[in-house]
Order: sequence, then structure tokens, then C-alpha cells
Amino acid sequence: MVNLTLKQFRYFDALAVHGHFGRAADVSGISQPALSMQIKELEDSLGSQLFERSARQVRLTAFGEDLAPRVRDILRSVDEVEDLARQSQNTLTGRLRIGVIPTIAPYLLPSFLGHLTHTYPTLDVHVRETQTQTLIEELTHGRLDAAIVALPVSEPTLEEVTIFEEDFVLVRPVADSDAPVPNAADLAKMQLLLLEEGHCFRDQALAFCSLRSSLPRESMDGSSLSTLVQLVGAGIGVTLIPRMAIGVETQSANVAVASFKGAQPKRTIGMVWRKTSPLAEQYREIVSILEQASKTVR
Amino acid sequence: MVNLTLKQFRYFDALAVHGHFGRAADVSGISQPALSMQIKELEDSLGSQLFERSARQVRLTAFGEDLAPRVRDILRSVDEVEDLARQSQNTLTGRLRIGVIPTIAPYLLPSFLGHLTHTYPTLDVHVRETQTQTLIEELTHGRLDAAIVALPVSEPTLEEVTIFEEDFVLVRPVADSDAPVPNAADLAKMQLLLLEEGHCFRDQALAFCSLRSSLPRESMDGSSLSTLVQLVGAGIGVTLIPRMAIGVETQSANVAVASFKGAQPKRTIGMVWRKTSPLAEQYREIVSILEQASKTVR
DNA sequence: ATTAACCATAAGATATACTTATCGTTACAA
DNA sequence: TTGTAACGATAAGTATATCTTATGGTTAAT
Repeated sequence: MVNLTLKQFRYFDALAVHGHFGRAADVSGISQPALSMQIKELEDSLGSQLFERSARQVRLTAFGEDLAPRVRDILRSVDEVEDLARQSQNTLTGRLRIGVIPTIAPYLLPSFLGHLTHTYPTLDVHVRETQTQTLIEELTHGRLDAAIVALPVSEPTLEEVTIFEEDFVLVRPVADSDAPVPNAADLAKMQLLLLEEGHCFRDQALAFCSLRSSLPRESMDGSSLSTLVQLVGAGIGVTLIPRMAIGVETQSANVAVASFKGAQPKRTIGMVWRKTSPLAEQYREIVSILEQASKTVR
Repeated sequence: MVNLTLKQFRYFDALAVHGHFGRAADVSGISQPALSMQIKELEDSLGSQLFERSARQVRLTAFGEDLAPRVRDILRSVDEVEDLARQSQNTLTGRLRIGVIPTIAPYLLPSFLGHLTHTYPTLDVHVRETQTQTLIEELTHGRLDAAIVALPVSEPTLEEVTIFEEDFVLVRPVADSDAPVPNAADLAKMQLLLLEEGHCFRDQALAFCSLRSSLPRESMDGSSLSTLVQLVGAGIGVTLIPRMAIGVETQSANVAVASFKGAQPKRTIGMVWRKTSPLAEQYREIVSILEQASKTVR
């Protein structure tokens, strides 16, 4: 049995409606013999006649009448598929799984997600917050669509785009706030509190002090910037935080914030996605939304 | 935009399931390039990419994932259409509009409809009871599928098939039951009660007596055999009824039934349908059901 | 660095779908 | 009854789709 085709269904529907081969063919934009042949083909495929042809009328058989509503249903569903395609042509729809590192998420996400869901109301955003390494692994394996991390990532399969640059500020006890701001070399000799291993921000801070990340340090590592700032407030040491975190983290603690003189420690925040992703265009739009969002927290 | 095809949907579904062009092509019984091309065609038609191809994996895009269940729905509906066709291959299904003349309907239908719906449980039978002329008109115009009438009908567009032959019996008052049975010539001189104009049975009875149907007769015409028999019971005259009607009509009346001697008055009951109908085969089966049914009332 | 896996592309072959021209039947009118 | 118009089926040729095999290019693993 030859396969049924949507074309046959369309012709069948037209003929069922018009009851006239010539007119149905006209409406379908083909010649009458073409329609006759496709109807015949359909009838052969189904093994039953669909129309009864007499000199004056073309009538649906009982079976044809059974079929007609089903065929219309199918054609309508196909049209819906086309509509859906047209609709989601340029807008992001459906599920978007986005990863964010912990030293960005709490500061950037509130504003970002607001902008994002406003721009793409039909978007179903899933956020995953974990360290860069995990995000990249999940991204390359297709369990995430994009990630917001510190650049560079240097994965050959990933595309990376810069969102903004952000410098780090010193957080020290209020008591020390009148002391001169230490430079990188000074900092290396101070009690510098850092995030635990695996956070890129830890590496970036250490790099500023020209220290090796892998060296074992004192056990005062914290699991979040918030914890670190609280420790600083308790007079245990000093730390660095990204400028974006100032508002959220230093309000409630007894700490002072200071910018460094000269060469600034900083990081580049960007978004990455698989080079193979067909949504590159949309991701770039998301990047510009992120730029907007970042301005509200800087 | 080129048209979508069920073929593309089938390939899309296979690829969505297998996530691998080669295997999906195998399953679909085509070569891998053929599948690649159809998927590309589908993506072009819809204006959006459906799969993300990387070296190791073929993944549905968000849009593709939206699409997949819809496409499966459509394919399932198409399969249902095929099932429906297979199922109604040789059995009569759906609506059957059948006409019956009034001098057959009450006697034959009860048994016939029982057999019919037993044989074709999914058949939705509509019965129309009216005179031959109307039935034939409705039949030729497609408002009926078949009719049970007295033959011949002699409509060139209709096929007619005999079901059985049935003779007519005399109905007279019980008081006359000892008198000899009149012959056709005697009958012409008696007070013969008949159905009103338009009933073929009237014409057949008159033909037996060698009388012209169109001649105006006394106003004692009745609208149903039942009425005629009641009139006979009241001593107003005699009448003819088809043998099939004896059981139903003569039980409750004070009448006697007698068969004619020699040449029997009779009629041929048959079924007719449009020669163009594709259901001729099934109608012949119905005829044999009617033969069965008629035996139970003869 | 080589190989294997895998999807895309190219070129040619085959199958499908369409066109125009024409036939055969039916219904209606002269 | 005969001619005629309407209409669907059929035939023959052409265009278009679709498939095949062969091959290319990219990626990831040995």
C-alpha cells in the first residue's frame, strides 16, 4: 500500500467541500486530471472508494463521510504546526536552560530575569547555579543551552561573547578603613579570605596577587562571598569581591570597601553557548539584555 | 514556502527518537543523505532549525521539542485513518439510508433490521417509509442509499435485484368464507377496496383484475392495508393483501383469507440502488439478509 | 597523527506529480 | 431522437521530487 500524503488529504478535503472535480482542482491550483488521479490514488491506498461519481454529482460515500472530519482535523493540526513555526521565527520560545556562576548569580539575576521574561513572555527559563567547570561540562553535553561565566573559557566547541568587565574591590574591617589601600604585593602578605577551590573568582583574586591557585592555603576558605564578608566584618581578615556584589553583601556587615590604586583587578563576564546552536542570534540578543541588566547593579 | 509532507514528519519523528541520522535513516528504510535532505527541507519550510548537529550528538532544539509531540499526534491520526480504512474494508459501516414502501415495511422490517444490525453492528440505519415514486426520486438524488420496492422500477440509473416473489391473497368477511374463491373477472365486479393513488400495490391489484389504475373509482380507498382489512371486517367489501401481511393484519379483524386458484396475483420485491454506488457488493449481501428475513414472515 | 564516526554535499537515476489533449458517458434541449 | 454541453477518466509527455551511491569535511578518540 502506497503511503498517504497530506497533498491527497488537501485534495480530498477540497473535493468533499465542492463536490465537483473541476472546481476542487481550481481551488487547489491544479488541473482536473491531477486531482482525479490523486483522489484515485488515495482511494486505492485506503482500499475503499471515497466518492461516488455520477454524471451530475460527486458525493461522499459513507466511508468518505467518516473520513472527512478526521482529515480536516489533521490538516488543521498541520496548519497549527506552520503557525507555530511562523510565530517562533524570531522570538525565543520554549525552554531556555541557562547556567550562571555563583559569584554572578545573586547580583545579576534578579534584574536580568526581569528584563528577559519581559522581552520573551513565552520563555520558560531554567537557571542552574554552579561552578564554571560544571556549567561548561553540562553545556557541551547539551544539558544547558547557555551559561554566564567569567571569560575566557577557551573551549573550542563553545562560542564566547563578552557582556561587561568588572573590577574587584577590597573589603576590610571598618577599623582599617583609614589605612592606605594595599597593593597587590601587600595583599599577598595579608590574611586574604577566599572562596573554596573550584570557584574561578578565587583564581582570579589569587592571580592579582601573583599567587598560585593550587597552593594549599589556610583553612579559612568560605563557600560564598557573603560568608567571606561576614568573616571580614568579624575582623578575621580581608577579601576581594566583584564590584557588582557591593550593594548586596556589604550593607549588613561591619566592613569598609576600597578600590585599588593603579592596575585594577578585574574579570570579564560573558555568555557562552555551543557553536552548533542554531539560536546564536537570539543568544546575542540575550547578551544585550544582560548588558542592560548589568548597568542597574554597577 | 514549500509544503510540509507526512514523509518529512515521519523522518523527523524517527530522528527525534534516535538522535542519529544514520540509524533514523535505517529505521525509515532510506539512505542517510535522503534523510538529511528531508530534514533540511522541513527546517527550511518551517524557517527554524529543528535539530542541533554537533559531532557527537543530534539534539532537538527547543522549537523541535515543541514540534515533536504535535508531529506524533498527526502521525497517529493518520495511522488511525489507515486503521479505519482497513477496518471498513469489507464491512458496511457508517450511515445507511434505506427506503421501504409502506406495503412492505411493517411486515419485513422488524425481522430484517434485527438481522442487519446483527451482521453489521457499526451500521447506523436510517429507514424512510414512503411510496415508490418518492423513494426513487430521493434515491437518484443521493438522499437515500438503497430502497426496497416492488420491481420493476425501470430507472436506467438504478440497479435492481430481486429479493423474493410474493403473491396476493383475498381478504373477505368471515360470513363469505364458504363462498367459492372469485377469479380475476369476478373480482372486477365486486366492491374491491384499495389503497389510495400512488401506492404501487394498488396498481398491481388493479392489473390483476385487468382494470386501469387511472380510472376514477369509488371513494372507499384506504390509506393503509390495516384500514382496508378493518373495512372488510365491517362487511364493506373485499380486498387483496400481500401474503406477508396476513399475520399482522388479519388477526384482529373478522375476516377470512383465501388464496386464488390458477394464475396467482403477485409482486416481485427487490432492492434498488444507484448503479454508480461503490457499495454494490455490500448491497447484494443485504439482499441475501433480506431473503433470510423474508422467510420468517412467509 | 591517524583513524573512525558522522553529517553534508554532489551527481546521476528513478519515481512521482503535473500538464494538455482527448475520450466516453450522461443529462438536457431542440 | 439527435445534438450538445458538462464532466470525470484516461493517455502521453514533461517537470519536479526524491532517492541512491560516492565523496567531502569536521570532530573526537586512539
